[in-house]
Amino acid sequence: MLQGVRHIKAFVAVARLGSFTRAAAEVNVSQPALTVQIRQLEESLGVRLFDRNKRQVVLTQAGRDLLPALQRVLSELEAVMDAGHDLAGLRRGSVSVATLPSVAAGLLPLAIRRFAADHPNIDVKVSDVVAERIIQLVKAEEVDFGIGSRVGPDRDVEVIDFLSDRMCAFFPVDHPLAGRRPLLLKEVAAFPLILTARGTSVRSLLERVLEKEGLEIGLACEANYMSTAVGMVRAGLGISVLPESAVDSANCDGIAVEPIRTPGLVRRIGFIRKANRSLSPAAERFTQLLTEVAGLNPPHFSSLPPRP
Amino acid sequence: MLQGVRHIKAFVAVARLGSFTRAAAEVNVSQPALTVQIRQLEESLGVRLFDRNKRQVVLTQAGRDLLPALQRVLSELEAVMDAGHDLAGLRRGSVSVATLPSVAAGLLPLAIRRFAADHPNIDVKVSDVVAERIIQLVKAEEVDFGIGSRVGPDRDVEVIDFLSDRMCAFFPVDHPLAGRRPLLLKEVAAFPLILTARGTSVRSLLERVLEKEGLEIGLACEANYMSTAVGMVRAGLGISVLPESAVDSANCDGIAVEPIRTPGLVRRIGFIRKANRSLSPAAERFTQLLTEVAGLNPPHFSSLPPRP
DNA sequence: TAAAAATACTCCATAGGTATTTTAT
DNA sequence: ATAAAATACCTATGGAGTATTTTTA
Repeated sequence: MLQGVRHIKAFVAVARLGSFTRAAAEVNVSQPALTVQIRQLEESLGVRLFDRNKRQVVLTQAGRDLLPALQRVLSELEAVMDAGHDLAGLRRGSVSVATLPSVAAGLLPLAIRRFAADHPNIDVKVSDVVAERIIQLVKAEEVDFGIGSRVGPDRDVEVIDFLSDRMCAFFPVDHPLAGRRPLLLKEVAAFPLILTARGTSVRSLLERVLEKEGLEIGLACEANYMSTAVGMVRAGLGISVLPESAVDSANCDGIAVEPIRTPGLVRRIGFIRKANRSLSPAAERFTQLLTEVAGLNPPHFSSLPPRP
Repeated sequence: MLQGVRHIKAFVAVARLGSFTRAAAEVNVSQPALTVQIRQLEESLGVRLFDRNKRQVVLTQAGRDLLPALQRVLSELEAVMDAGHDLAGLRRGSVSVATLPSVAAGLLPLAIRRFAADHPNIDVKVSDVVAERIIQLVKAEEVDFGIGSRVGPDRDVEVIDFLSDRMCAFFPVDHPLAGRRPLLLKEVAAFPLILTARGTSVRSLLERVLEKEGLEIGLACEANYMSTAVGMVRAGLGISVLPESAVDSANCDGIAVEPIRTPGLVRRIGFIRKANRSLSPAAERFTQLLTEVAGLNPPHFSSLPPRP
């Protein structure tokens, strides 16, 4: 079968210009080369495409029959090439991210605004979901990548940390803890705590450190969402230990937020991507922007140097 | 831009089979060659199409985006190739002929029947028109070729004689001419004649010979169609001089038809094609069949050896 | 360790260019 | 005589193959 797109281009050019010489100039080959290309195309199709009578080149019936289809093939191919270049040049495509609600409320909008300004034709889809769901979505390739914290060692998934989210005590401004700095976990653990549900990354992190420190806590309440926990604090039900980024997604009026200095109380947040999968050019660019934004303007995060 | 259809085939094969090695076997190249083809395609598109992690090859997002379009390009190109081969192999196409009514009624149906049996998917369009109109249609390329007699020297048209149509006297069986053989023009011209209109090829031919022979005639009637003239003969209005093929298209009951032996009284009928234009494969084949039929089974024509 | 893709390198096919011939106007 | 396509011939590019290396499961 035919092996060259240039043959089709040559054909279309000759058909349009009615001349081998001019068509040759158009497709940037010599006239003899173009003569050969047309002959080869005719041979591979099995039909003569042009009647050449010096001084005029005219399509045969077969040529007229086949021209439109070949033109379409050519323009569709060009459309595909354009699509490829557009994807590469970030003029087309989409980015989908699954992210923790706190990031979705805090850092992400900044990155999206910048990204949208540079790449108006690429839209960004955000799924704000809990850490576990992020991993699921990444594994199922329903998102390009996730932003969250490592759940456990997982061979299907690759994590690149780029943010740290300090765990803080959230308490009413008139609480006895007010003004105590530096604040340590054992001081906070002395009060009944409002915590997120077991299985959330925040709760796991906290329990790990409590165990390491040999501390016991009293549980005042459990909530599924951080904003709920904050609401409980605001209502005076107790105090809570939550990541600093919670201030982005919850109403913290009348609440003091104080980092807990006990080592290990930092939630590491990173890009989560399916192992051995490349990101689309658009997603790649978006992650760059995210790290930039995290470095320049961390609302309630600290940026981490990228791991080597 | 991309120069090879094989690149697209390679891409589609790898996408389908999920393996360079197997795809290479499918498209009959070595694995390294296929690796190169994919790399070149990726370079010309500007995007990575596959993530290769030993033991599995997976489409990237861009690859998934572009695959359907490239598959379509490929299948359309294959459709064009098939169309070309079908045209060449006489499994597709059409033939349009403009022909004299006498040929349309006599020889042509035989050729069409044979042709249709061999090539059921090619239809034959017949325009039965007068000689002058045949030339018009051929010049305007509204038909593939014509069957008729040369009208005059014409640079745009090429004629290949393949039949001769003898001029005959048409007279009632009880007419004084009955039984006179060999019949000469001067004998016929002694009677008032029913002729076709001035400008028809038959009339021109006859007048040329009359002049050469120095004969005068008496005109009994003029008719536009040969069948009309025959009808007039049958009604006893006179006798007529018409080509032998007229018996195919007119009711000749009670009419004797006798060739006139005077030299020159032969209408040469040929293929009329636009100069410097090739015939479509189907039309080519049809003309072959016509000459064959003319040779084997000339109803009222004589076949001529093809001119060199 | 095995299996698959990537690399390195060589060679041949072929595409394209230059020069020339042919052909039709 | 001219202009355009076809032909002849040559060169160089690059495509494909073999052998090998790399990589990861």
